[in-house]
Amino acid sequence: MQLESILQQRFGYSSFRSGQKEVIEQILNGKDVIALLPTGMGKSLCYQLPGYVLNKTVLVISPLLSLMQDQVDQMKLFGEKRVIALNSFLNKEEKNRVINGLEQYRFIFISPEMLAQRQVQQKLNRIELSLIVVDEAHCISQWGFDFRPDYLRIGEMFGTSRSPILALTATATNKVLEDIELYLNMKEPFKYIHSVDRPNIHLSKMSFSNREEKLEWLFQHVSNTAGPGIIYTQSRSKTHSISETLLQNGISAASYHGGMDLLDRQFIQQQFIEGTLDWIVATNAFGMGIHKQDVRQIIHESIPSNMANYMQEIGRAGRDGNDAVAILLYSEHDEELAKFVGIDDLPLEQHVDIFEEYQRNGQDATQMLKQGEISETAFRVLNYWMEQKTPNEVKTIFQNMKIEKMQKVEEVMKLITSDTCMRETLVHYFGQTLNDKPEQCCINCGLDLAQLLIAKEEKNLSSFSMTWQERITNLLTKKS
DNA sequence: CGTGATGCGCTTAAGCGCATCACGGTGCGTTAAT
Repeated sequence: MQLESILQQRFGYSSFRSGQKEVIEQILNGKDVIALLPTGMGKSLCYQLPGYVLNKTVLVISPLLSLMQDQVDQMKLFGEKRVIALNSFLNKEEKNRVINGLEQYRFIFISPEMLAQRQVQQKLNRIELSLIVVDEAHCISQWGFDFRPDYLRIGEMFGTSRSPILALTATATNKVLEDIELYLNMKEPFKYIHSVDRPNIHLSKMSFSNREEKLEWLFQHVSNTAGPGIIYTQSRSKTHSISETLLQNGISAASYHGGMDLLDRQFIQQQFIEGTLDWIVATNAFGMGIHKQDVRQIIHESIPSNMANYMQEIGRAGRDGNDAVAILLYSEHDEELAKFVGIDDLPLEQHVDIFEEYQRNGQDATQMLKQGEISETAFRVLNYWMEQKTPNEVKTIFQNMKIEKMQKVEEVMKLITSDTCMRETLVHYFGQTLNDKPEQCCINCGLDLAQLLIAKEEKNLSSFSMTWQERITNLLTKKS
């Protein structure tokens, strides 16, 4: 077959992984495609290969600058020179130069915000695209409505006779799939839906009556069992306090959150990936685009704000296919903070009124921002919805968002309090059915955690002998 | 909405009881003030 020979020649693989060929064939037939593929199943091949077959520019819309940078570096490493990330890392001159010569690139990575700029759109409309890719497409639904509204504008950016769109994601509920289809203006897309279940991730949970007991258990647990692992917590300050306590107890740990310096974040991430750092204590900022194979534990010190986040976060464990555990910790009233944080930054009814007032007087509504009446995020979100709907409709939309966010926390609470199989609950939440349960399924199915976890000393010994072997190998290769 | 830190007033002047207050996630791009 022709596709196989391109796969062999260009990428050096002898066969496709499940889903890849179906997805690529549909793209080559000119169809829109939504592909739900687990991480590590070769999503990027699904657009790289068509890029070479169709021989025109591929546009990849990506949520994070660091993610774009990684992918560009990766492709350059494999010999592709005609690849660029069009984002704010470029200065004004560089940006203009790139935009003016846009057609010379085979792969262009871009953020939704940059894509929304008129200058960029005008240029893009004049060049021929073979394919439009939306990477991490669940962001449309996860971030579009109340955080990064430009995610909802992607569909508008391209005319009616546009190139096919490929939406890629690892976790999407039926509602998220609907949102993707709707906001990307897709026409009867082909859907490739892989199971979201990850049988080698074993699920557990524990409840405590107060925070101290919970933290005490956490510190005991991390002292006695081996990483590498990620501890997810609710606030930036908690990432620091927990990692400091771990450090004081001689455990290799560092904190990570969105308010930290970009270089610090990259440094910590790098150390974790290389294996010189055992534990990361993080907010939900940590994880997207982290390709670490051997994460053994995911511990939620605080309740995740919804099931989708929980699924994505535990999904960072066990990419190598070996056993990993996810432990969800809960102490009374934890859900209150999750609810508060979720709705805290949504625009209020009074903001809608003020915005309308400015508009009616023919004034620039951005004055709200300058006068500190509203946060930057809330203003951008408000601005989007005021373009789309009437003020009363906008008020209803925000009211419904609040209710929805609280309900989503309650759904996680059900996972915490219920006796039914955690894996089944999760898989059902994503609109799928669970065919096989692993032997060590979840705590409600009689999981033996101790058997799955490696004691800390054991791990240290093996890692010591590993580094010793590596040293010898290094010595030998240097001498020869 | 709940938590934890801080502060105040009271009083077998060192520590208790209670009130008050600050704080709380996710990222893009651009720009103003040093």
